[in-house]
Amino acid sequence: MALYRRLLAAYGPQGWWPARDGPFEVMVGAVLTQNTAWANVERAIEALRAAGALEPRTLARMPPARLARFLRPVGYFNVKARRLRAFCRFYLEAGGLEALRRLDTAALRARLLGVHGVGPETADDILLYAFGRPVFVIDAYTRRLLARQGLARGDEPYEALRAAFERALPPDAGLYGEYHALIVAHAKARCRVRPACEGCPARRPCARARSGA
DNA sequence: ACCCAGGGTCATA
DNA sequence: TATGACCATGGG
Repeated sequence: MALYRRLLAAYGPQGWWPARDGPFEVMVGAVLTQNTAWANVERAIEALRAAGALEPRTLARMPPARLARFLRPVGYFNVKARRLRAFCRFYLEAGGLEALRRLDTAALRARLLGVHGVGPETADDILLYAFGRPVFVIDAYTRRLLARQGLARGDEPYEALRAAFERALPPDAGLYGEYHALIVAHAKARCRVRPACEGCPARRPCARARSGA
């Protein structure tokens, strides 16, 4: 909680997840942002929106080659076209948003993990930001931050780290959502060293950190 | 010319 | 269970 307060003080509320059209758009973004800069995801989502295709029935029916054209800016477009199609088919077959909302968090998580292309992080993005469930998202930035802060090694299994956060924090989806967003904001921030670079956000410690300044 | 990005799947040992 | 190859565009 001390770490959370420091990040909040440094970067301010992040207001994640950025989406204009509700939960389904969050889910689409969660699949498309896999190992991909968010700015590129926005382009693809805007292209889909402009074409009136940001909707499960349309996406599920769209030929993969055509969907891949929309997804070009996100990279891995052939892979992600298949994943997005698989997700939309699951979404429709499951009965849509209202039906999914009725599932408890554990059951919903299991269903999401069963979809091709949805791994633990993507599933938890969806649970947290689309369904408002108190599930803590672990990503590469979280691992790096924990390692730099000396709070963990960073290479622990996904579930172990998720459990650790959820044990240490009250089950508050608003808190988890801000926390994860703040960790990402910190990772993207420039390293402004004051007085030392203990928690240097850069992927590789910056020059000041290496020289021990 | 690198390196990285709000990961996951699949084959191999 | 634990690596490694693979996917591919756009910005620094």
